[in-house]
Amino acid sequence: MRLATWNVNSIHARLGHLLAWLAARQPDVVCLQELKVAPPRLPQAELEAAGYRCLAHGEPRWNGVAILSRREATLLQAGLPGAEAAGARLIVARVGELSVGSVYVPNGKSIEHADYQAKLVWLDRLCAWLREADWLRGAAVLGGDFNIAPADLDTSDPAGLAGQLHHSEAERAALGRLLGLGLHDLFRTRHPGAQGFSWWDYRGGAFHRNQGMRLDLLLGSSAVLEQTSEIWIDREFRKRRAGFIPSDHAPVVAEMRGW
DNA sequence: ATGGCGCAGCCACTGCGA
Repeated sequence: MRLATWNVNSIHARLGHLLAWLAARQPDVVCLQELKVAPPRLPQAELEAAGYRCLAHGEPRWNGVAILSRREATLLQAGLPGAEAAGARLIVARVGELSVGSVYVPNGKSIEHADYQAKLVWLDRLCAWLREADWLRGAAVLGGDFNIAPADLDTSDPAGLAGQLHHSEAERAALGRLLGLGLHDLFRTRHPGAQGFSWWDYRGGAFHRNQGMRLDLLLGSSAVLEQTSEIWIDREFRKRRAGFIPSDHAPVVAEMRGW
C-alpha cells in the first residue's frame, strides 16, 4: 500500500497537477491540506473519475483538509473538537484496518504574533484529543503539514532561524508530545541522517537553491512503522511542469507492506 | 528600484501562507 500527504495550496488551482500526480504515482490513500475551497465546490467528480473517494472538511478561502482513498472509507471525525474557530484543520477516516488523519497545523505568522500562541494552544488541544482517541491505538497514521521543522537537520538555515517560527523550542516540544503518544516520524526513523525538505518558498529561487524545510510529516503508530518499507519525498512534483504551477509543498510518500 | 510568489474573494486590492 502507498500512502501520502500533500499540502496542495488550493485543490482547484492544483487539480490538473493533482490528477497528473495521482495517475503517475497511484497512491492508495492521500492526506491533503490547504484545499481552500467550500465543500460544495470540491472537485468530487474529477476525483471519482480518477478512482478516488474524497472525504473532506473544508471552508471557503482558507485551510481545508481531505482524505482520498481508492477503497471505501468511513469518516471518524471532521474538525478538532473545541477548536472549530481555528478553521478546518483535521479530518480522520478509517480505510480498511488503517486509521488515517489529515492535519493542517496553524502557521503562527511569527513568534511575536498572537497567532503563534494560538498555534501552541491548537497543538495542545490536538494532543489532548488524540490522547483519548481509540483510533490511534491500532494501525494509525497522522499525516499532514505540521508547520514545524522538527530538528536542525530539517531546515536549511538552523543558525539563522534558531528560535524563530517553525524552529522554536515550544513548537518542537509540542511536536515531541505528539510523538510521545506512541507515534513515529516515519521519514526520520527510516532515514536518521538524511536531510529532506518538503517545503520551499515560491520566492527567490528557493527550490532551485534547495532552501527549505521539512514541515510535512507522516506520523505512524508502532504497527504502521513495522509495516513501512520506505518513505520518500516526491520532489519531482515540486518542479514547475508544462502547464502546471506547483504547490510550494512536495508530496511525502510511504510504502507499506500491509493493508 | 529593496523585489526577483501564489492563492481566493464582496475582485484590481487585501489577507494569508511559511
